Amino acid sequence: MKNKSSDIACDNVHSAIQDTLYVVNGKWKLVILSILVNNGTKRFGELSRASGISPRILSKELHELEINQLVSRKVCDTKPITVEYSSTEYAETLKEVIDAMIRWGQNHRRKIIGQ
Amino acid sequence: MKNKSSDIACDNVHSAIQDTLYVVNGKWKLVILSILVNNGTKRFGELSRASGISPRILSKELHELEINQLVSRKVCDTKPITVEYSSTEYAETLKEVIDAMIRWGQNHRRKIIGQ
DNA sequence: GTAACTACTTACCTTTTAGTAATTGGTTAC
DNA sequence: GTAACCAATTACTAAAAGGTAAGTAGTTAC
Repeated sequence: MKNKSSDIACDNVHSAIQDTLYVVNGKWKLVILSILVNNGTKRFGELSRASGISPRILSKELHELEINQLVSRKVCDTKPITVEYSSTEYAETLKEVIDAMIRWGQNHRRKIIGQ
Repeated sequence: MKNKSSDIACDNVHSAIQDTLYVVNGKWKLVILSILVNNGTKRFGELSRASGISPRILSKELHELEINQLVSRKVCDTKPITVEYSSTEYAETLKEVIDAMIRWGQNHRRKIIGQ
């Protein structure tokens, strides 16, 4: 029988990764967050155009991010009405993950092209 | 008209994240990699039991990781035959991403439970 | 009153993902 | 020869993800 404490540690790591994936799942959540974290507040339409995400998907993803307190929604009293989305303070804690993924993706592309 | 250089920068960031997601997509690839990176070489069956991934999925995921040079496969001349999977040197470059996700997941769990 | 702008929402469809269960193939022990 | 072990693979299915296109709703400008 194997070391039990390392099994527990392994399980914690396993769960931790799955927990993170559960919150930032899908093709778009990290892209949306990187835009909001790096470029600040965006309106719904701006975000749709900037990311290339269709309204249906964008709406769904923003809602899920809002539920997880990573994005906040503010209705502005403009004519016509506009809605501003911003990354929350809690989203800042994801910056480490986002930046690591950006760096890896950039490096990977260089590697692939170089081959 | 908006600043063109920042549009390009934004697009690079966008693509970089999607490139990374393309390589480590799905529920399991980062879990598999974290096991191999942290615990070293594992056999197919060990990996299946350690991760709780069924043979069909594990086989598919390992194959995709192998194609992307993140995992190496070694057939051992044992009786019965066994197959060892290891993370490659290139997989080490993903450690930053994996570790950031582990830390975030652990922190997030603490936050959720605390609420 | 009709066109335009914003921010969605709905209906519909296709593709992808992930899972179970059973099977294959090679080898060894009894 | 038959049971057992390992590493897959195949067939099948259910669920989720993601996309298009069109519609809704509130307001304003002409």
